[in-house]
Amino acid sequence: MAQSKLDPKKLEEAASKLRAIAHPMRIAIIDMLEEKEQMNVTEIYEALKIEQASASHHLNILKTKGVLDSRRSGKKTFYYLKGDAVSQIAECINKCHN
Amino acid sequence: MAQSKLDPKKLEEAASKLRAIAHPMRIAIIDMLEEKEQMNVTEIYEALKIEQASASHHLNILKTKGVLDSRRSGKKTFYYLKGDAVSQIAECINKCHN
DNA sequence: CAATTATGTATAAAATTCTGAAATTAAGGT
DNA sequence: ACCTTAATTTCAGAATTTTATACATAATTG
Repeated sequence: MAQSKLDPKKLEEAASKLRAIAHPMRIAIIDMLEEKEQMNVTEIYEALKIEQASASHHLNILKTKGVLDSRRSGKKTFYYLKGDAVSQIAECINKCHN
Repeated sequence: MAQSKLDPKKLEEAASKLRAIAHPMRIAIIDMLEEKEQMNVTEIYEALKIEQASASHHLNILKTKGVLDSRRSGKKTFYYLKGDAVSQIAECINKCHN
């Protein structure tokens, strides 16, 4: 028999990734980081008027999914877009969405 | 300000599509249809040993998401893969999954 | 210790899945 | 035409899982 074109594991990962990004707050975070290059957690949660813990959660999700990366500088942690992850996702969406 | 690369609506649709496909039973259905060209509902639920209504439900989801299409012939409804939807999704996954 | 960030937990809200019953559609026999 | 049967769809519900949010607490750095 022919093996499937669809690897369940990869599929699950990709779905999980898109699902994670498809959230208003997380899109807002990504949008800000397209303009400001990098921001620390305080800047982010103040700009979005959300709880600090909430921002930290969202950031962690985006980092786990490979969209963001972080760098610590003293007490602050700066988050920034990782490579061309966003562009790749944009391409992915265009491929998927007929 | 620069507009976002990520259209929330499209993103949601793509996520929803991948999420829909990323289900063991639905992957199994797609895999069967890669080999058998077309199958009716009875063939499918018997092959997968699931309830008939459950199969119908999964088939409807896949059809709604644009992966399958159906054609009625007498009492039976045959389902088949729609165009190159599966190939496109496979590409999409490769783009997304770093 | 103060500032910043991360993590844990609990509760609520939303989405999925499965099942069984009822409704729809089509074909065949009388 | 009528009745029956087969195939499929659709609906309603309950059970499970996932996700979001808020609050509290922990950890790290200076």
